[in-house]
Amino acid sequence: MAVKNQTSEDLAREIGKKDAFSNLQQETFLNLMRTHAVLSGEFKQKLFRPLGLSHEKYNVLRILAGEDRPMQIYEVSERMIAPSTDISRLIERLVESELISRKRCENDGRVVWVTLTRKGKSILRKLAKPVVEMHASQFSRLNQRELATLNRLLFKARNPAD
Amino acid sequence: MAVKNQTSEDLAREIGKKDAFSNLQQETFLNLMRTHAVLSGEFKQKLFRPLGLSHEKYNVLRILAGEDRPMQIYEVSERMIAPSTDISRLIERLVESELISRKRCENDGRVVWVTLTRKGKSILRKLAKPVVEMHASQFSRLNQRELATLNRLLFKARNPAD
DNA sequence: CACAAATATCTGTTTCAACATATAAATCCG
DNA sequence: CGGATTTATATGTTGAAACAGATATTTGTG
Repeated sequence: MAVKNQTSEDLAREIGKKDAFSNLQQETFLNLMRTHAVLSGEFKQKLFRPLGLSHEKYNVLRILAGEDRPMQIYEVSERMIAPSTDISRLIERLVESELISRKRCENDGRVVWVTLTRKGKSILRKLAKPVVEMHASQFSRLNQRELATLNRLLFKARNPAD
Repeated sequence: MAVKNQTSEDLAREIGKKDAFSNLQQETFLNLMRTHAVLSGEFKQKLFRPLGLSHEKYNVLRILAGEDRPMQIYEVSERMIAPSTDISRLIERLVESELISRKRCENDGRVVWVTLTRKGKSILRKLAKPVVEMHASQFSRLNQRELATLNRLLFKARNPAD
């Protein structure tokens, strides 16, 4: 900060501002971490765990349901909230619990197609309403306008380059 | 929703609104999860892992530094972003890497006091500036007003009862 | 066509998290 | 003061995450 002719008072004010700003940044960061923990924790405890699902497992099922077609493993991984470093074994566990099925591609031996099974679809149907209700409950204090703002600011925070 | 004398047009509009609202809630939720993953992931990769720290370990160190006094294990746990279910072993790992020290209380045999070691303080000092810079970089597109709004809305989302 | 590079998935290993449950000390209450 | 209760921490076990690196297949290049 190369500012000429700055009085020590200006400087002090400037430093104070910078501290306040950087404290606000830190506070917002911690707040984001905490809010994430609370909201995702509630989903995990109340909806997912009783069905033997993790957040990541649900995420995979939701992606497959959204596309409604067989997908390659890497496609699923790319769309996850946080791309899994352990996608193969995550898929393996879902196959074991019979929520998805796996089939090696005939034309390309590297590729594996995964598809929701009947059981997978069924568990998603069972979850659909509770999930919507949980969102409604968690965001009950935010009106449409506030939600839109929160959404926009979160997006902005996550895409500094834009 | 027991509304009398509602035309089918009203109803359709009402349902449409509800869907839009609940989609916005879902979108915001996913956005929150994703933003959390991106921001915390960057801290983990760039700052914590090179020093052999996890987010949770750093969290414990930060809490101890903030209080600047020996704390009981359960006190530390209570203040964590997400109270650890595995606090004993988390503490154990920090003791092993010599970042904190542990001392059983003489008056109350149940209690264990933990304190930052010189090494723990030193690692926090090393991290102080990079942490502030990381916040600044991550939130570079949000001005003070936007940060304050984000902060407020996150808090509101997390405290539905209030 | 052979061989390097790229792509897609899998595996080995270590560390960490989750959950239930256990231990151990202090406190409460009659 | 003695037994139930609460408080604070620890442990056993299982499952999942992290990271590195391996394998297998296809594609591109001369």
